[in-house]
Amino acid sequence: MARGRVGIRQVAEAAGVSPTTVSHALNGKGRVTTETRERIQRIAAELGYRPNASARNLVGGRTGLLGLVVPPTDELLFLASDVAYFVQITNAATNVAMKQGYGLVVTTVPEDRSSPFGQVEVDGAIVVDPLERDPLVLELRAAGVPVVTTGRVLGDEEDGVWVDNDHRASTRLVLDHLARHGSRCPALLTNQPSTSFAFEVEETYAAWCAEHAVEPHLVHVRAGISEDAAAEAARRVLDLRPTCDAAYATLDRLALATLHEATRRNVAVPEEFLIAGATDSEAARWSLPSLTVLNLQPDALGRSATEALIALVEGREPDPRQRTVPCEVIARASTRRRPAGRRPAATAIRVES
Amino acid sequence: MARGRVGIRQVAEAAGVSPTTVSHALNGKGRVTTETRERIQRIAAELGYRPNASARNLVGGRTGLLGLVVPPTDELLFLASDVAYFVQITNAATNVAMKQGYGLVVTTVPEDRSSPFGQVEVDGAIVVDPLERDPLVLELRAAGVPVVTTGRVLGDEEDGVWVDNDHRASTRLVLDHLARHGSRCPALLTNQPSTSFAFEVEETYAAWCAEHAVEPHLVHVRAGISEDAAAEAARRVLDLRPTCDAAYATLDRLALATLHEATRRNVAVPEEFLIAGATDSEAARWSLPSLTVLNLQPDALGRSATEALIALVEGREPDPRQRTVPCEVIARASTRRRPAGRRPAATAIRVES
DNA sequence: GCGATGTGCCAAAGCGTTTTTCCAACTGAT
DNA sequence: ATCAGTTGGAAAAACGCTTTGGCACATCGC
Repeated sequence: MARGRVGIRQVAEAAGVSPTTVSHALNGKGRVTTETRERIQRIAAELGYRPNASARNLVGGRTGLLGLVVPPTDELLFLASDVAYFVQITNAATNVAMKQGYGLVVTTVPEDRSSPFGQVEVDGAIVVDPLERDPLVLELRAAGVPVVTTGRVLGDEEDGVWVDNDHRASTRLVLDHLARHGSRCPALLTNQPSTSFAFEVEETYAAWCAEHAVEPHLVHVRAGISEDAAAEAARRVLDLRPTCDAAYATLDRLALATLHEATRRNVAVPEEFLIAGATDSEAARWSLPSLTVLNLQPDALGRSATEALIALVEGREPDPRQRTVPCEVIARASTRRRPAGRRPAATAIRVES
Repeated sequence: MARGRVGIRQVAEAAGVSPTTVSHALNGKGRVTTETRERIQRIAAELGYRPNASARNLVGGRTGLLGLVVPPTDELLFLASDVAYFVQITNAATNVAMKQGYGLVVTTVPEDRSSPFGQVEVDGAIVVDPLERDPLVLELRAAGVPVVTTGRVLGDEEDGVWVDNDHRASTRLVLDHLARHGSRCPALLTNQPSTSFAFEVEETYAAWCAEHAVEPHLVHVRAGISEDAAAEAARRVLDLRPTCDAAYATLDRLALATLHEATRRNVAVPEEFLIAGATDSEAARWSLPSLTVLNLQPDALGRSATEALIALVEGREPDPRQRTVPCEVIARASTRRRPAGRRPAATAIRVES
């Protein structure tokens, strides 16, 4: 500790009492007269006393820190800052944690899949979009760290605590929306089904196609949702024309890349091709045509997950242990088919980058 | 500590040595034979020993945590997740911190301007866009917490450590760019000059206008850069037509709002009005027309700031104590004036939201 | 063979809090 | 006046680790 740092000891000395009494006075714990209590508080404030967190944590056995682990995207960037979904979860979590007096440490899974928190020790962790039998989740649990996941851990026997969307229902929402707006055969553009989200979307897509007697067309973006990978996947999706007349992309960046590629190819959206994405973002709102998206409510996910984790950390039972956050389709121009014949002469605009 | 938790003591017992030796063996400190060292390491691993961070920090006097304080935007959201600038700084900082074994706790300044870190104690803090004589910065310094700022603290006597752009030069970059693309009288749309950034931009704008013998037109967005406030400011900017024929908006959200308002009014961008923003974002790339921006390199700012802070925390002298990060104008469609006569018949598109 | 120098390990003293236990001084009832 | 009960406060024991100082023993030079 830096020299001159004022601790509980210095306060005690200045107040002419014992450290015990100072501790009691400041924490409202023991039996101290209000008079002494206030005097001590005043002196502590005057001296600029700030309790040492480490010492407090040592005896308390807690650190006041929560961890949030987001999946890595590409190697360069810690997390694609543009993946608004993660950003919104993170923000919501930070917000809730702050309000409850916790600090939130955001990290990503290191390449070597070692413990993500380095030196720091967290009281609990939120794992975003865990993998199947996620080793990190298992490791944290084994270490006795309470874990909440956003999205479920596939193949997990335990009654884990999670928050998630009902991806089966919401996938149908999107596909039905596309069908209602004239799509006969929508393609699905998604990442490798390593998470419960991707898995359920694919499964539901297949089921929906079977029910509607259309052939499923699935495009997987290659791992590491970089901009290049997205562009490449977008090309493959548009190559499915004219068999497919729409695409549902499970990440707004994929949807935007598809939109971009359509523009490049002079494929009119929404006239000739419908595009829907997930989840909402500023870029989706500002693109032209603006992008229809499934809002996964990352804000609610982040908030609920953090609340559940804090309950867990404080020894309470989260209520409920599993929470499903509703989704909604935000219909925008990219699926809003106009009456035929009124198509704007927009070619000049569409061809410019 | 949970019962059964294996500590240094348990490892020592299992290895038949003293706790001291275990500590030395695991930290590579004292004099221990490689044979014993390895044996202890093996046993520690077998037992699943994980050092208690609080205890370690208590004696070490450090927590391994860095704080990052971003300005509050509106009350609801912890930080406008859409302000890509902050997100990118945060990401870069997280990344650097992680790599160096630190945890980064991101917070915002609480409304009551109390200490932002609640229970948790940080070894150092980065304050993003500090205010004039920022009380938070002063308070942190007074508490002996090393501080690095992104942007300078106006009215600060101390030789503080900061990273910043050269806003005087870069503002000229943008204004010259607008002039080169035909603007006679660009307006400036910015927030209240509470930060060094806003202050210098305004100052430079005034100087530039004087040099070019044009009347300056300044629009301030009201505090709390919400979407409503941005829209309202955008209306005021466009009301300046036809006197003004361009706008430089110092936040991409403001630029986008202006673009949106122009679209609503059927003002063609860039034909009738040029718009440039700062800083770059996915939304700026995807808008139509795509938005010319000044890239402030928030990534570099976040990275440099964190590196400097870590140096400070570890008792080294940051080199340099003040770092200026270069900017560049990314020219896109919103300022790219096409040859007259080839204006696309884009009205049908511009009127749709 | 004797001091000098290394070597491998350990005991003990903190680090700054909280918590438990205990004590002395009152208070009020008998 | 005595006893039980209460009250305000303090002493001391953790919490789990690092660090300092020192103790044996081995090695070496002369």
